[in-house]
Amino acid sequence: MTRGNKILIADDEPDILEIIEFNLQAQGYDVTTAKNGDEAFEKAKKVNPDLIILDIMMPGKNGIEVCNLLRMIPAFKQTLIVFLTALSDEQTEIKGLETGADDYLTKPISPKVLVSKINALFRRLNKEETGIIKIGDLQINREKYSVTFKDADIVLARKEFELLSLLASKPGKVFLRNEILNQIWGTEVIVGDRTIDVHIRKIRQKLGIDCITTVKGVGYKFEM
Amino acid sequence: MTRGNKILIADDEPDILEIIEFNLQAQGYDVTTAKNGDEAFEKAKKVNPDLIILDIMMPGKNGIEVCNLLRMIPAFKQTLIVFLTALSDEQTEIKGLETGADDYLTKPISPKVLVSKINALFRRLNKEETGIIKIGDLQINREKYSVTFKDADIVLARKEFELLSLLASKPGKVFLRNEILNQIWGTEVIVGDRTIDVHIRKIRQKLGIDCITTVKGVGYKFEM
DNA sequence: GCTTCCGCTTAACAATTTGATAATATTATA
DNA sequence: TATAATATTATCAAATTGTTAAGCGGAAGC
Repeated sequence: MTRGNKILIADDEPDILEIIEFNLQAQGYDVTTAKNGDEAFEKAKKVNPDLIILDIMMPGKNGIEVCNLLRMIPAFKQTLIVFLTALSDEQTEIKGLETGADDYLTKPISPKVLVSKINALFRRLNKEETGIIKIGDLQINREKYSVTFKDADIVLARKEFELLSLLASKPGKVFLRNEILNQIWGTEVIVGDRTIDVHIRKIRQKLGIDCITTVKGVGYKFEM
Repeated sequence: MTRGNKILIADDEPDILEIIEFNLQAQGYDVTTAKNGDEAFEKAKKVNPDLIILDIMMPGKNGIEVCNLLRMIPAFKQTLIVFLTALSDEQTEIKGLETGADDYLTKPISPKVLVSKINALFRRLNKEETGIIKIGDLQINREKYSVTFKDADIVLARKEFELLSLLASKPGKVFLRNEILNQIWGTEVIVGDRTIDVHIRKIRQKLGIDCITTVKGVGYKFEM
């Protein structure tokens, strides 16, 4: 399985760090490690991981402190944070969860269970672990930049592909025009309103099926 | 904080059932209990809970079986399911998570920790699910900009959708005309009084049921 | 260096939908 | 019943999107 999900692990015990790193890498995750709280905080800001595993007892800042600091930064409001600790201390556990962690793992924990829990967390977060979107007869491969419909290849230009890819990433969800502009063109570039329409039209034309619905005054959504 | 969320607990030990029920009710949750797997399955279908806590070792169907059965039903695809068990057996844990449970709690667990974890789960859920309003057979999905009534899609224009969405956000509450104007048109735009009526009419017409009540001289309220 | 092709954007116009209002009918309640 | 409030209906202007063709600029090929 190929996942592009980035995970940051922070623990002061090198052995544990290594074991976890190995197991998660084996699952296809992109793993970064940190040996203490401060390093964890810095690396988190740098690599912007999707999931952060924090040991609670660490030199420097402890896990809860790091979590608190991260949660103050808007970019980390949505990031999954999991605590890892040898303490079975009840109060600490509660404190951790109230702080805004998404889960809590107690050492000793077997690698298998850990990996299993991590997978489950990601499954909840985004069902898009694979980079391959499959909806009915439509298949979108983000890595290969390819789209197939009923075994026929469909050639889309870059912008078209990104647009379809975005819409199909959350079938049913209405993407506001602003959302689309920000996601695909970024906040700096400014393009006219008709630009989106024209790309939408081309996608509809090339796909041959009507799977993009217009929600007037709001945006577009993908639906089979 | 967390009011109105329905939780179903299934465990064959009456003591545990009672303790958990008491603690979750104290948090404001709406709790239903079941003494075995079969009862859990039936009650789940009946009350349609937001979270289901399943003991794994139960007479009748065990927790994993119940989970599998529920996941086959569309209505339970999104429901949070948590396993609860005395087993610290690693294989079972993994099996549970792969089955599609959202978390896994090991007995003995203190009520405080349990409540804490449940709260965290709901926090996570609410982060992802942006505003789905369910009232009886009516379902309003703000993300999808869709309205369904008894499995039938209802297409509403933007203003209509926002108006219905507003009224349905607090069933029973009477919204003053001024309140409605401020919420939907903003304080800057000024529209005539009949405008609201016309939109209300269109909603009533499209829904086919009379769920918007006029409170003469005051405003409108949503009621099933 | 020149030409051709291709993707992206835009302008211009057509088509469509929406929302607001006026005019009229109906209802609730003092 | 009188009267104010709301319901209904039709209509029109405005907002929004669809469509087409054309222009621009970079990349590939000659």
